[in-house]
Amino acid sequence: MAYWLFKSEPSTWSFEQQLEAGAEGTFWNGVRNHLAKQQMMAMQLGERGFFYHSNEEKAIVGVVEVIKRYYPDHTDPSGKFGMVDVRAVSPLKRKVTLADIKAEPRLANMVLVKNSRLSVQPVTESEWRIVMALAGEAT
DNA sequence: GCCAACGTTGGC
DNA sequence: GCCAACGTTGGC
Repeated sequence: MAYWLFKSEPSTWSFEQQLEAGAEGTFWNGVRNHLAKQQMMAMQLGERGFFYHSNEEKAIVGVVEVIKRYYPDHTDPSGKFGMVDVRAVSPLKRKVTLADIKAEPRLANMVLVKNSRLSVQPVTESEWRIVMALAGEAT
């Protein structure tokens, strides 16, 4: 069971909108980066990821679940990229900001810190637990 | 196949 | 709003 992090600008697609999409979820389209694509190709049904708001907020705000495995992204004219479907699981009790993450030495190797530009990232199990603890959530 | 130029992203 | 980091493009 692997863990992930999905990054989005809230002005483009926010966790609130993801919540409104409900149990059916939505497709995570628009990824045009091969490293991010590789992450999505590795995702299995039921795996969970953090939902991170970049730019304006810079915080992990919620948890999503993969509900459809990698398939072609119809919005990609080149046909090279695909996407997965995700649904919102729940918002975090407490948002975990980028500053919180940088202040936690055990999270110094998170991809979010090391390569903040990658839009879909892998998260290790220990990173997942630490962030969930910071958010006041049980794991 | 190299690399300079350019565009985009995202933290500050 | 600036700029560093990174990915992509295109000329050679």
